[in-house]
Amino acid sequence: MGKTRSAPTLNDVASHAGVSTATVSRCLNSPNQVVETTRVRVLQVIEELGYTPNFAARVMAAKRSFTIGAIIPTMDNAIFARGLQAFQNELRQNGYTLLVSSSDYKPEIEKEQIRALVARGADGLLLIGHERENEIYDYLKRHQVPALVAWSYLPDARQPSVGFSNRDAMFALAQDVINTGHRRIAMISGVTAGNDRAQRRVQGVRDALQANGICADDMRVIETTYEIDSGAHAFRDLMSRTPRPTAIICGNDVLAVGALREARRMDVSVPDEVSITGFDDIELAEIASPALTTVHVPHREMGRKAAQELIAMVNGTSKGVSTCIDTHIVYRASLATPPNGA
Amino acid sequence: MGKTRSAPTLNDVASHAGVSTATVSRCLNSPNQVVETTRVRVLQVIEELGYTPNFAARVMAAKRSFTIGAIIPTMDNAIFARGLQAFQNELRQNGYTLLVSSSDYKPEIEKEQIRALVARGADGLLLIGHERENEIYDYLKRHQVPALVAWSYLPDARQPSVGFSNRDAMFALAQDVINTGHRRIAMISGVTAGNDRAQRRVQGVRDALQANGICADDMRVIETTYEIDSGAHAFRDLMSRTPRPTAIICGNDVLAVGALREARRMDVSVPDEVSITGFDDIELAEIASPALTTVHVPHREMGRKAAQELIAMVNGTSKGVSTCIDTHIVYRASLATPPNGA
DNA sequence: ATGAAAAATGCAAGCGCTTACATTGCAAGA
DNA sequence: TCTTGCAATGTAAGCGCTTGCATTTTTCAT
Repeated sequence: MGKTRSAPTLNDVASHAGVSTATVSRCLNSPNQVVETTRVRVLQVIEELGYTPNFAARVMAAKRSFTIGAIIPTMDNAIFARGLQAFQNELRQNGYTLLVSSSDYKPEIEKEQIRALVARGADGLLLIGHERENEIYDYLKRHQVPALVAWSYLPDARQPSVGFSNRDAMFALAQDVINTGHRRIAMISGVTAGNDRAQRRVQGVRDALQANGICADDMRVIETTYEIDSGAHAFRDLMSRTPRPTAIICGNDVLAVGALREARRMDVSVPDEVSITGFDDIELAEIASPALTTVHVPHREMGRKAAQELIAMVNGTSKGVSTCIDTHIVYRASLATPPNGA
Repeated sequence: MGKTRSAPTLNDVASHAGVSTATVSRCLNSPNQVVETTRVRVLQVIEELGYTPNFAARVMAAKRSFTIGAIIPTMDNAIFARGLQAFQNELRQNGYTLLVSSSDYKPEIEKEQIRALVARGADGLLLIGHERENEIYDYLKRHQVPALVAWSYLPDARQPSVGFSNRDAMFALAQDVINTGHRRIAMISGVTAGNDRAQRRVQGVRDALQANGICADDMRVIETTYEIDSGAHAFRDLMSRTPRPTAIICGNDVLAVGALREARRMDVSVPDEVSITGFDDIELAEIASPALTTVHVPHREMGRKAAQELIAMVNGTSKGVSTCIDTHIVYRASLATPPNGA
């Protein structure tokens, strides 16, 4: 072990095995091009030396990295975890490696991460949501790196996407809330600036109100970051108004759980005094008490399909086809008819 | 836009600016070595051309990537999210980029990911827990890639670590459970094979029992994966025995939350009939109902310190110093005195 | 003005790998 | 036995960048 001072290179392997570097390279990349006897010998030397190919060199020479990059807004909660895990599994099965970084919902950081990943030779990129500077898309195009958008479905967008209609999903949920009897509806939304998913979710609620003859302009909407504390804070804010809303639709489960927590602290009963809904159906939604009525997003399916499509794009098999995933509403205890006389 | 068919290189910039590639390179890497007038001109050309340095090439030439890799067991729940976020922030502030991948708690995958990250030129690695094949450590040594272990503190281990004593933290919690009056204590642990954190947590409980004259061998321990459903399943199993335990200590919050969920389904009151405790103090712990008594791990602090130490190691400033982070117990509703007559 | 030291820039050798093309070896048909 | 043709291997030219060293330009004390 460790006869040499530093890591062995292709060259070392070649000379130890008495062949040329080309042959060693071929043993690794297209084994059937080299006759068995030499292949065995070479592989043995590789084993002995503990040789691992240098990726940077390989990428540079081959201009192909079998690496896919993904930039997600945050790792801080589970929103993207499940889908990403499925994405990674599918990639692995096809010989790709996933590199993840998070942008903390900041466009500049996202931009920087995109560049970092491209510069690192990512063959393709998974991006969350459509909205970002055109410059970025130009950059990607220039570098000929295909990008697929997930967590959103917009058939006419510049980039192909695999996701769901945030607007329609939220519309359906809001319709249900209305059907349950609610009229005074408020909303706790994620920050909409630079976040098309959040924007469309708000739009979905607005459209549903409108469609039911409720004036959407009156709806109180609080925008805040996707954190439990933020949701809690927004809830208190909303409930301090008179008249109180009878239902609060939250931009995602994290916000809803925050609202739930604050309700408990304020001793406001859910759903007796106020109904609360979420979005995503992450584990939290079922654990929360009362459990959350929410929009179920098939994250694993989305992750898997995104991987398949992106691989096809990287291979040149596909020019980028958008896919819409169906969501559905999960009914749990947090939604009920509004209190009497409300 | 897009005059050239493909991405511009250093060479393109150099010729457009009428300087040598060396000068362009220096503009980027050590700006003070080049006089302002040329620097401005070069930067302008870079801007015009939309040039981004090719990372693979840079890594290869400089043998330094300013990239740190981290392999975590899972992204599927929040256990590692917070600490990792802090880790990344600290890295960013020091000009490093973080690359993350997850091993799904599988040693072979972890090994593969380690190689992938090293081959990609990671300057340093963050690993979770100490236990892994020596071969991996040899490989890392050979490639001269410093590695720091987190989420565990073991001063005498081969690798330096920044973390906490899983054994001591769990010992303290178990002691509290005992002080609260419990004698029939059971445990739901994560899979201990290849997971030293899980092993030591079990050990902590055993030691506490022993220290209080309770026979540790009698303790029922169920090992299972760190998933909510697994925790639920284990809980049902444990509660089907006679006599039932009065307290169930869980290997982490995820398992505890699963137990809580199952308790609700089985209509077993927590903490009246049985107390449940967790470990980690992730958001889930506070949201759960009843809220979890658990061991609070200062994840952010750990992440930050790990980043600082790892950077120092990469710079050669430090040979690798281990740091122990203090944990403390957070008392919430899920722990109470055992039922009368128990 | 002048030479020496300092500052700015250029030259060119790699970094470790892939791959087009050239060469060699060998089986098999003539 | 001698081509012919293909399979196996070797040769060497990059891939885009950094950096030690050489060269040119500037600065400044004399």
